[in-house]
Amino acid sequence: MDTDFAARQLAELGNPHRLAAYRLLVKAGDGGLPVGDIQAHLDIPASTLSHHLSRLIWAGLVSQEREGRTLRCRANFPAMRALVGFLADECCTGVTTTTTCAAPVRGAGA
Amino acid sequence: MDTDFAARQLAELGNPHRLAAYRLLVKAGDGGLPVGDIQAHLDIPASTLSHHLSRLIWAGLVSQEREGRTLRCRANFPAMRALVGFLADECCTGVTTTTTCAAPVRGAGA
DNA sequence: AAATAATTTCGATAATTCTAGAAATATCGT
DNA sequence: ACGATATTTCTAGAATTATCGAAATTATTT
Repeated sequence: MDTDFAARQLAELGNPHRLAAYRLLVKAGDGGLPVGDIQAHLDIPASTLSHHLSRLIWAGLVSQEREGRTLRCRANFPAMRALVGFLADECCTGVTTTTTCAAPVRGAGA
Repeated sequence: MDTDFAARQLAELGNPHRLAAYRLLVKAGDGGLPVGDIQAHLDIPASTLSHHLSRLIWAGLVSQEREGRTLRCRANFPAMRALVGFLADECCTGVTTTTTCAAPVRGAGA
C-alpha cells in the first residue's frame, strides 16, 4: 500500500458525516444499505450525502450497486483491513526499547 | 470513542506528510524521534513540519517531550489501537448475511 | 553574555473542502 | 408516455487547510 493512497483513504474517513456513513455500512455488513437509508440516519441533504459517498467510493472504501431505483452501498471490508494493517505495519521496526505493541493488530498484511 | 473525535484523528492522519511522519514514529516505537530526524526524512521546511506535528499532537496521536534542545516525538500507541478498534467496532452488528469480517481486528475494545 | 542550535509562532497566500439548492438522470409503475 | 421516487451532477460561496519565509522562543555551549 502506497502512503499517498492510505492518506487519501484516511482523509476520506476523517469527516464526521463520511465516518458516520461508513460506520453505518460497516455495521450493516455485506447486506449494505441504500443511500436513502443512510440519509435517514445522517439527516443531511441528499446532495451533500451524495458528495460524501462519492468520495468514499473514489477512495475505494465503499461500493455501490444499483437495485432498481435505489443504490445499495457496501463497505469494502478488504480495503478497511488493508488500511488498518498499513497503520500498524512495520510497527516498532526500528525500536530500541521493550514493549510497545502490546496488542498488535491482526491481519496486518491484508 | 466519539465519532467526531475519531474523525478528527483520521483526518489528521489523512495528509501524506503527517501520515509519513506518524508512520516514522510508529516504526521508531517507544524510543520516538526528535523533530529534526523527522524533518531529515520528510524533507519539508521546519515550519511546515512543525505545523503538521502540532496537529498530530492536538489530535492526541503524538506526544512531545523536551530533551535539551531537541523535542522528542512519540506515537501514542494506545490512541492508535483505540482508533483502529473504533473502525471495526460493531462490525456487521446488523448483518443479515454470512461471512464478512473474515479477519476481525483484535483489541477492538481499546 | 554572546553565539549557536532546535523548534515554534506569526502572517500572508494559494489551494482544497464543505455545504446545499437547483437541475439533471435513472428507474419504476400505470 | 407520464408521473413519482431515488440519487447524482452542477454550481458557487464560505470555511478550512497547506505552505513557507521571517521573526521569536527555548536551551546549550563557550
